[in-house]
Amino acid sequence: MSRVTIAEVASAAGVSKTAVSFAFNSPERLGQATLERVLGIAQDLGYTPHPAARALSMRRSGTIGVLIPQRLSTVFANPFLGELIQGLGELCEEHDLTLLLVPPLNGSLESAIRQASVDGFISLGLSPDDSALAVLDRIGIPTVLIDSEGSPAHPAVNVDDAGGARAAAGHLLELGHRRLAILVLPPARSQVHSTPTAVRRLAGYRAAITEAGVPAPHSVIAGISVAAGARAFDSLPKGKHRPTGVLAMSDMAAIGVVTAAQASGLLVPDDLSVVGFDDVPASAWTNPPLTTVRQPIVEKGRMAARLLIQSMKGKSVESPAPLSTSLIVRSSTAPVRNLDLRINGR
Amino acid sequence: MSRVTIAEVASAAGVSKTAVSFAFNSPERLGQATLERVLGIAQDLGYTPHPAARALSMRRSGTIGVLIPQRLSTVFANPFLGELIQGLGELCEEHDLTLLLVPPLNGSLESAIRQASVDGFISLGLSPDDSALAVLDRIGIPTVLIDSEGSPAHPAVNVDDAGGARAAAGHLLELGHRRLAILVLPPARSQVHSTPTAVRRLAGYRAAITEAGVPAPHSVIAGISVAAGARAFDSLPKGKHRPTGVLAMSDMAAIGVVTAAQASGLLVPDDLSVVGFDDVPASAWTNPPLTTVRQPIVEKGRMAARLLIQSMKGKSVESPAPLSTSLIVRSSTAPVRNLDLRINGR
DNA sequence: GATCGCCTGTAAACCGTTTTAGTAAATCGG
DNA sequence: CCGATTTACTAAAACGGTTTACAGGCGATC
Repeated sequence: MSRVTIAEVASAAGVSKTAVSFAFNSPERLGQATLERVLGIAQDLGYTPHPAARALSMRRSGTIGVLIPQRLSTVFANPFLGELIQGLGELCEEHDLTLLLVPPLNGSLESAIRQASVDGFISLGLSPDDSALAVLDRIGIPTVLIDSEGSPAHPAVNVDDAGGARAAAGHLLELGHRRLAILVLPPARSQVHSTPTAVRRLAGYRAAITEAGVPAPHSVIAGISVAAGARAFDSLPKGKHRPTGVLAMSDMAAIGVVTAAQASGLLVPDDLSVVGFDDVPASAWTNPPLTTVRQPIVEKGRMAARLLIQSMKGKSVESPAPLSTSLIVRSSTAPVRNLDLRINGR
Repeated sequence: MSRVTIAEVASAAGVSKTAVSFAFNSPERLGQATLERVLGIAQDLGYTPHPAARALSMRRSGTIGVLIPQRLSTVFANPFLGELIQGLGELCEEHDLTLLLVPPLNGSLESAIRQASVDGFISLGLSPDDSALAVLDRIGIPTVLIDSEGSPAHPAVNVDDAGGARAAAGHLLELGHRRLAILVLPPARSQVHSTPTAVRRLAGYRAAITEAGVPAPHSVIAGISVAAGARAFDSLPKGKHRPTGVLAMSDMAAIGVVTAAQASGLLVPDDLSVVGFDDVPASAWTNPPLTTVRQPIVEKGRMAARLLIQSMKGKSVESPAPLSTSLIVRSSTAPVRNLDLRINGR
């Protein structure tokens, strides 16, 4: 019942364990005849090296870990992670690596890190003072950060969040919107801080708005799910003071706002303009198609994986320049209506 | 630079390796004083047990593998997998397990299986004669199949694909459609066979159609991506013989058909009815919202994980009854237009 | 004919844990 | 006060591979 070991193969073939190991890993070190015999017997017995034993002995497991700061069921509700994995996956498959998803185990990301047998980590959205980072350092395992703050110790892959956010806010302002709402991301793990990404996007929104000399926007906290976006819409002021434009921090939240607004009888974009963030594929098919800030998610994944693999080879790598973002104008935004302009006192 | 081992902690604390191991795994076997001293020193030194060594010794790795029959970049283009992982993730987090994604490595799923250090496998869409299954048996590792054919050896979690497909086809037929097209899934890995799921869905479509005494549908092969759906639409007959209803095998393909049709000037559902399969969340927001066959993807993941965990505990488990599917009628389907009815000769 | 090097193959050490079997001292019941 | 438990801890054997260091045989070289 238990699995067949290298020793059994060796004795069945009348050779040493070393010979069997060579047969698989350095065939050229064995004579033609023995090589074939050993391989044949291994095949017959159904021998397969034990992965953990191999990992222990070779000091490499052939897998890289993806550190996920939240529960899988919440994080995969956003297509973002799926896109990212596409990018990571390309490089992994190229280098014969598998991908381990590491979410917090009974609330603790640190303990999950310790349990994971990986050659390197890619961590998502960790704030630079997260204690999980300290654990990573101490173990001394190569790590690449995504959507975080680069440090001399760890390279980080980022996009121009602030620039994208500025462009989004600027777009609404150009369309004449003056009463804006921002959907702020809730703090992620460490109950104190928001993720670096959220901070940068918020800063971009705020900068564009204050530079334009427009009243401070209404902020409401919303998660990254459609349902959270819908709830956020419901908590927005109604009536004559209602916002005419909404800046979301994810496409999912934006879609939630759109559907909730439509359900309440508003027309998008005629009565309400909404702009998302990320440009996940789905945002092109929604009704109406979503105006959003595009970030190259798949490329982000590729780049992070590439950096990590470099780092695992012992090369030292630095944080690359932030990838550029761009505003994709579709149909969820429109010039503010005259009625609103008049109410606004212009 | 290299990581600190249990032996170093032991000698620093003036105890044996066993004592250190006990401190972490069976604290009650140590005296109060030594326990605290050992723990303190371990903390200071930043000691963390080596996961591979632990896995080797304990014969359990604390991770379950998800066997993915295609490249990550193609498989994650469909939200299906993300949904499934939400379900798997719930159970995994509950039982302190991590999730290893195992795609084919340089084309071979078998070699990927051998490399993976896991306590159990969940395999997606494998046909029952796939050679990967033989490898799994030989290793003797608990395995649960999803979207496959159950066998005495391995429990399988399935949904009522045929019933769902029948309902979808029946819906179009009731609406008066007579010229139908089916988007057939391409064979997955083994170049010969289609996946069991595809076979069952196709059978359901065909059965409903032939029972209705309607001309055989036009079949065209299409992958599960939006782009593949769009290409499939382009290859459909045009003009007076064009189909008025399309049955897709995934929501993504259906969305591709819809967008391509709209781009070519057709109205959906007025000129063309389209029905999808899966009911991924996005299909509720598309323009128009998609009529589709709902399958409980998250629940499927939960159930598979639950079964696998049972099986890993040594209990024997059987294939549960297929989960039920249901037709969700939204706005991508409508009665066939009079014009078409007349052309059709009724 | 001795020396050298290459070709095959082996024994033993090593990777870093857990676990089994056991020991010495302390505690206990009678 | 003595034998039997209990308590607190340890040495050594797994776990299942890879790798290092070495050995014997054999042909080529000088």
